[in-house]
Amino acid sequence: MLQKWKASSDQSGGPDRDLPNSPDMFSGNFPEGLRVLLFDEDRHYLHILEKHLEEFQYEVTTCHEEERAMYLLCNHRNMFDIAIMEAHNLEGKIFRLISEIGSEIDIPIIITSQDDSRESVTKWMRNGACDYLIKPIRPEDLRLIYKYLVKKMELRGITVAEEAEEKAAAEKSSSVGDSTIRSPNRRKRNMLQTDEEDPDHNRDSATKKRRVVWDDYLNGKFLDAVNSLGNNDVVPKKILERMNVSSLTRENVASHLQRNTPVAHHDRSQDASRFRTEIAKMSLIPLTYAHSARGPHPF
DNA sequence: GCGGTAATAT
DNA sequence: CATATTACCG
Repeated sequence: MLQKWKASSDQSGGPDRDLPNSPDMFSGNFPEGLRVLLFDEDRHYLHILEKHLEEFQYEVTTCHEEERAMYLLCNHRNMFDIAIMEAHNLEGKIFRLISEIGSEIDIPIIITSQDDSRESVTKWMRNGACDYLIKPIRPEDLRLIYKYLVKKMELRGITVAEEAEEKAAAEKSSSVGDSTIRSPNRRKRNMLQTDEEDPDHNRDSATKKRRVVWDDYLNGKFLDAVNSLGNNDVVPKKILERMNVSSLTRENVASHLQRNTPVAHHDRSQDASRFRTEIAKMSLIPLTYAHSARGPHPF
């Protein structure tokens, strides 16, 4: 029954938007870049919520189809850090999904609903939801969703920036309205001495790049892009454009392309590029990429 | 700057 | 191992 979503090759109408890349670790400046799966059947509302989440520097993947949401949730792999799901249909599939295999989904799931009945709230909270937000949702509530991940983070040995907590506490009461984006980097000045800021070594570890995980989904998009391009346009830049996945860099694509492109030694004097792409198209790793489901690297 | 390749790093 | 980065070259 769940199998239905688990292995589906996902041809059912694409996502509303692109999936974020698939990092395997939180970044140094924690709340930023949090990968949020956002589901709501109301496209308009979906967009509103998305905007807010993005203002908080979260990486949002929207979805307005239940089936798709289920699929993404099941194939969470390392796609998302947290999910915000609309509980439109009180006794719908999502509830069954979460209550049945909720334990297999290792990311916090926040339920949103207009139903403010105690029964509904209770039911969800008892069956796996980590929180329940009643619509209309306050931006501030979206802003603080990262709180469900601090423990997990610290288990990974990452220190949560104090600022995050400070900010959360400081702005508790008022106006978050729409633009409450604070600069992620701030420091306490104690070293007065000729104000040396060390502009050089300011490696705050805040700018860590996340490793892209080429899972079925991304690889699928990659393949689609490659196959949809003319044989002479199978180059990183165009593939990237066609994939249309923000947060993917040209280098990411180039690396992936290279990795999956056998080298044609000799005889590449003339139309080398065409030859290469021809090979690429035939030997790129197909969607069956889901072998070793191992954890992140120790790096 | 971009693309391809190989080597090397993480 | 998978992915990123760098050096070199056209």
